[in-house]
Amino acid sequence: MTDTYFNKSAGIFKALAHPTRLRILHILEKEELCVCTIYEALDLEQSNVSQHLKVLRDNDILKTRRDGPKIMYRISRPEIIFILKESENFIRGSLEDTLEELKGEG
Amino acid sequence: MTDTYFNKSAGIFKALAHPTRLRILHILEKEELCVCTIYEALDLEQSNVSQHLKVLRDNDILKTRRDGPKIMYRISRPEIIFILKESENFIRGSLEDTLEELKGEG
DNA sequence: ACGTTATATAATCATATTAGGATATTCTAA
DNA sequence: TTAGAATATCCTAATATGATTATATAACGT
Repeated sequence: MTDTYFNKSAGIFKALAHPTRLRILHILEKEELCVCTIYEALDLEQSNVSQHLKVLRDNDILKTRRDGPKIMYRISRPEIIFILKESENFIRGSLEDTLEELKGEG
Repeated sequence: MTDTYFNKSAGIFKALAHPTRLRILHILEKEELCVCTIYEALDLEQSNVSQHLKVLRDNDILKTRRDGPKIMYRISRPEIIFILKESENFIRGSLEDTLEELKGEG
């Protein structure tokens, strides 16, 4: 594993490390959407969403396509979905662990 | 998906979003290690490593066990390994995509 | 109790990130 | 070519993060 690999990898995780960006990815899991739909769906400022989209784009997590006046965003690769799913599993699993431990102590 | 879920999930990714922490996880993939081994292996300050370990612990990514004077660290759950592997696949995949695109343009 | 080793915490400073508002760019349609 | 819609960028203040140095805690042997 090289130094640049760890940097790049850290960049991916940093891009994923924001609730708003995760919410964006969540609604993009189902379908490709334009910016306007995204910020309306999440009830956020357009400029704010645009900045978050840039972070995701810069890290190749999202791809874009122009459709007339709109820019359509989509998740670039299935690995992203897998990562999100595994993090969900992780959270569920470690929650269950914690409950087990509490039971053991009680 | 709740608000707190996205916050927690973002916390996980934030914890993973640093090259040093990824390097720590990389050497912990193979075996449980004490702090001293980790900071020597990575050639880093002990206090610095200790702080990074705390971030990982606070997010339930690492678990600890005392062994005499040493504290042994290990990865808490297999999902973490899966996430790291998928991010590796992602990076490789999007690199290949980029090469394809360059070929298409040439 | 004392010294040693292993680890954690605190304080500080420099840098990065975020939200929100304002402005700029890009495209479409007329 | 201009108006208007969609998106991106710039600016600023508040907050978060990271590395370093110094200090504190915990376990062990004597």
